Amino acid sequence: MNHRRIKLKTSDLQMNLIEELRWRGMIQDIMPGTEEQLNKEMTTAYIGFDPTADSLHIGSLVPILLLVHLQKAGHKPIALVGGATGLIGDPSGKKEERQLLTEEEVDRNVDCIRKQLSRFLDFNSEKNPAILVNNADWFKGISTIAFLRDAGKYLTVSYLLSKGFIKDRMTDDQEISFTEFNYILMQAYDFMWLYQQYDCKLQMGGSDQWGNITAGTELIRKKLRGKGFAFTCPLITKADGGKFGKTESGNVWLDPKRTSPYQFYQFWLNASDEDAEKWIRIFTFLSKDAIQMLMHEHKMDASARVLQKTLAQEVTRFVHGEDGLSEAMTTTEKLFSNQNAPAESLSVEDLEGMEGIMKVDFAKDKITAGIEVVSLLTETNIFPSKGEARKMIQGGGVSINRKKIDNVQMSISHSMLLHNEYLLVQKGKKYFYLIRVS
RNA sequence: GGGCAAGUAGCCAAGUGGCCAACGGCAACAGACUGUAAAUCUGUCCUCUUCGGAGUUCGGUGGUUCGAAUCCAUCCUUGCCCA
Repeated sequence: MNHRRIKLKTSDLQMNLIEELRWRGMIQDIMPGTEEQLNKEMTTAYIGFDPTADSLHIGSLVPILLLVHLQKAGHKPIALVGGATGLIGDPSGKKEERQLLTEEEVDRNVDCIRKQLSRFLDFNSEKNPAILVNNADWFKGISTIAFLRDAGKYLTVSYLLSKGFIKDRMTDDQEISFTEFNYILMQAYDFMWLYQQYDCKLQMGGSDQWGNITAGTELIRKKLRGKGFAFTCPLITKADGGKFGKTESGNVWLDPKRTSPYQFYQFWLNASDEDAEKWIRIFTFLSKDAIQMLMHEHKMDASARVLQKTLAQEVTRFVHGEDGLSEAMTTTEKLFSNQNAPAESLSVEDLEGMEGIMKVDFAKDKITAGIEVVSLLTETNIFPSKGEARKMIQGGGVSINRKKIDNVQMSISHSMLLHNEYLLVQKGKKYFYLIRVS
């Protein structure tokens, strides 16, 4: 007991990482000895990111945050981009065999993801600078024979078969190709390689990675007689059981070209109370005290939505920076505060300054000639067909210039244009479009 | 190889010659209520539409019939049982 207490004390100086992550609800599985290792010395740790798309989405935010927490706690983070493993495809958690990506696609994705990742970590720290690696760099140079001898020899088939996700894929109605079956070996090899090159002793990841990660520690143990450590964080869920990170318009991406800072901000702002309480601990760096205060404040007056607002601000700032955040908040302010104010009160600057909402151009003569709402909404691609536009209008789901459209046959005239140039279309409560007529 | 059962919209699941674009549930979207929340209630939910309709669906292909998701043949797929 005494022994332990002394250790805790030293760790307090460097902010015991595991305890920190525990109260934030970011630890699912942890290998025995991991906490002790982190308290003992500056430890190098890595997380892998799959180049399955040319941008990370908010699902990847959690692993990124793990690396940032790690670095803040004085350890050394390695972000690995899977340029090699991306060509194979991780079967974990996947119900079906994946479509292979081409080399060009993977290369492109790797580039994009490297750029994104590099924004979140500190590469210039004197003590513990982050490192960014691509496993294609070492896999390129390995022959099949070397790989089979170095990695394959140490892990038995029955060991691999016992992995949950492989078992799942070997049931009656599914199958797994030899290619995907090998993925786990590659990831294990990554860990071993980093262990040797960078003295990287710890691998982290989402809980779906546990099997892949422990295969790595197993390989390190068997081949190098070394000791690797691991912990994973739970997969993020929504209280209502829906998929995290999805909106009506699809995935929420970190790339501002795919998901504008405004849309990003809105995603977090719309979190339910229950989710916001969980997420604010996971996705922000606010201290325990600060969060408890916010929770208290939220209980006093839930309608102020302090939790959601803080969450949205913190995460948007983290991902899109101060500029992205103020852009998002400005647009939000214009669209949502003062809902009762007539749209006419919005200035040209207000309208033009709404960064992040969908903007469409439309020909002026068509308006001058008079056009039905339904046609306008279809031709601007706000709705895919007249039928849908009509249905939504009939259901009371469309407003133009903040006035609900109640007549399907209504036609748009020149006099409706704000500043002779704009129409502000609202689909549902939360989706805005700015039509610029010229 | 032999026997039995089943394949219906994003998913689950009714329907067993016309009343079927197909009951119901989930998911999704919208409205009301709220707090740009949750819960609840209401509407929409194959596609297009001048809202009158029009077109394409019920594993695939052929057939019977005035008419088929529904009957027949055949093929494919899946599950269960026997070998």
